Amino acid sequence: MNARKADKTDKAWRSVCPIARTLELVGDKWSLLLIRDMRFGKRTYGELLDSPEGIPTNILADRLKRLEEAGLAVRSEYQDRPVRYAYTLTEKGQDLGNVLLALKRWGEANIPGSRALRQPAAPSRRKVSVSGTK
Amino acid sequence: MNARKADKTDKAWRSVCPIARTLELVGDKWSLLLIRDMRFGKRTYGELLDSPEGIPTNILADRLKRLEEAGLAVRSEYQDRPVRYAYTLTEKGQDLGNVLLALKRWGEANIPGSRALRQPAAPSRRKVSVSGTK
DNA sequence: ATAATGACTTGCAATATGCAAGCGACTCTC
DNA sequence: GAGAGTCGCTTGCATATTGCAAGTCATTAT
Repeated sequence: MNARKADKTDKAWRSVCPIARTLELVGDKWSLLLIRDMRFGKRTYGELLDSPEGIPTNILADRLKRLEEAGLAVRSEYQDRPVRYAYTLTEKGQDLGNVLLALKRWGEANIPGSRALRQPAAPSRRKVSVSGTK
Repeated sequence: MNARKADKTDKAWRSVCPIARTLELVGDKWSLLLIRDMRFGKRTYGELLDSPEGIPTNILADRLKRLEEAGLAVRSEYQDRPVRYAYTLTEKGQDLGNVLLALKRWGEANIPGSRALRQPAAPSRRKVSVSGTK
């Protein structure tokens, strides 16, 4: 059963610290990786599923829901005939790019073997994204 | 009787992406908060236990162990008579300040109600500061 | 009609987290 | 020198979150 208590009245944050609050939103095992992928141009459920880290399908569905609820991403039908959906970052979501950048820099500097290939691309519309770093 | 069971020395990272690798290290629910606290000058087990988020004792012990193993923090006896330990960040750990800063800024800008409270009571006057909030 | 695809759900494991106690080494009273 | 207190943990379970495999549903393609 779905035990989510995402009720509006549920305001029991761990604290008022902006770091803690931000982590409550995206501080799980997958959210930031999804945001990374979206910044790289991945847009559909299938594309997002495809990353090398191998996110489970149920988690992907759940995270997308949460990101949407948090206003970090939006889901839209981008095609009608076979109905297909695209997830894209809102400005708020895009702004997490700074967090990603900091994480990436730290990793490159401190984790031997980790290797970034490219910088996250700006929201380019039609282009199949480069696989930056995955 | 299971084939393909990896042992503890298994180094199968999720991917080679520096973001993913960094998150494997500190991307859990507590690590970054501990690093935040250490940057604020908290040093002992008891002090770290005291943050408003309320980390459980077993998790704290475990995270400190992990941070040490990862080379982000060190444990040292800072007193002998009643033997007492202090945890402090290594340079590597300190460098995560940029990640914290990015998280903090995002939170302040995007999460109404989150609020940094004061400047770090840092043991040294350093340049990058993660201003306080807890 | 059958197969395929995209976007998910559902049902359980397997892990990770959370809570309350307890434990050992001291030390500090009395 | 017998408690009582403090610090730094550990241990034993609950509960929650994740992970894996499979199944569903609406369409579409063959």
